[in-house]
Amino acid sequence: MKDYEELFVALRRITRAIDLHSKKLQRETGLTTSQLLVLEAAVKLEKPSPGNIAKEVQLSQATVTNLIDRLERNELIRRSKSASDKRVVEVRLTDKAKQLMELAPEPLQAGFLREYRKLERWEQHQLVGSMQRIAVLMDAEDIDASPILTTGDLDGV
Amino acid sequence: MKDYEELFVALRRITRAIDLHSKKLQRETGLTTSQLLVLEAAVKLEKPSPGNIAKEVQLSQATVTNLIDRLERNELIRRSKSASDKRVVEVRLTDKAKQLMELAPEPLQAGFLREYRKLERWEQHQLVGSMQRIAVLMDAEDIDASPILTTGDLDGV
DNA sequence: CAGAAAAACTTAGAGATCAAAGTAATAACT
DNA sequence: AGTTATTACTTTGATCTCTAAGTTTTTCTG
Repeated sequence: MKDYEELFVALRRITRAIDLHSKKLQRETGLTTSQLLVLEAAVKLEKPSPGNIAKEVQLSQATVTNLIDRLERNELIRRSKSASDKRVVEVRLTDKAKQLMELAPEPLQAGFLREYRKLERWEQHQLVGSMQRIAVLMDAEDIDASPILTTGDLDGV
Repeated sequence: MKDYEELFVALRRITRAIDLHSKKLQRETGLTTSQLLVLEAAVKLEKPSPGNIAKEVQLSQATVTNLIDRLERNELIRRSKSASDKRVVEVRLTDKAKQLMELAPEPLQAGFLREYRKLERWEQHQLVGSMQRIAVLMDAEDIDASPILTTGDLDGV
């Protein structure tokens, strides 16, 4: 049993729970968690361009483009080129999107939120603190990392 | 600012870090984290069938089939039908896979592990405890959940 | 034993995600 | 002004993941 195994397993469970919730959200509202976050970011940001949204929601620009494509197909967002800088794309919510936002589906499980809110403040803080600590550790550079196999050894991928 | 926002953000960061590490692992060894887990499960389990592996690694059977497809294409795994029950598929690692496993790439970031191991025992326990607590809360039923919009309202998806 | 139900897998279809390569427009420098 | 570099975004191609709908084989039941 590796020393970090429990942690790893818990992380996988959480990741999966978030993913399953996203799919459920989609069945119920037509929006995935990521799409919802993009809409929220577009509302919140002064200049809601794909690039700024990507920074806000911490996803790659390519991913945000993809999400915006989908939202546009669904008529929740409209794209237009910025007048001042034609490289920049401006993103606007449609009325349909605004209506949808008012129903405010939560990006986390209702059951989870209910329980979480029952906790004492200090407990909530501890959970948040732990999560943030792990996030920081994970974001840290992989200084030691070095290739184990040259890709030629496997491949055909 | 929603009360759970910090938690949610930290979760997304962690999820993303894990995903990025998986992609890096793949560049360096040819295996993603999930593929590595499937191989480890196949070694560990008495009867390594897709179904048993799915239970072990906590993924849907369809996902495991997909992962096995890829591992098979890469000649890391071989499939065969069980003699006793022809519905069941048996999965065996090839020599190539065994070699690869000996190099034992870690499913978590080297940098993370290094730092994690520097922590005091009680700190590690606290982190694990927090994560497990969250995992449990998230797995809990979404009793209150009810459809917000009928899917007909959006769609074209 | 024949037909129905269940079990184990696979296939089909969809969305999320990324890196790397490509396109277009602006900025910078000579 | 003209060439080069940079920036903003999109495209391409690959994985992972799921649910729902098949297949095939086994088990159960009348």
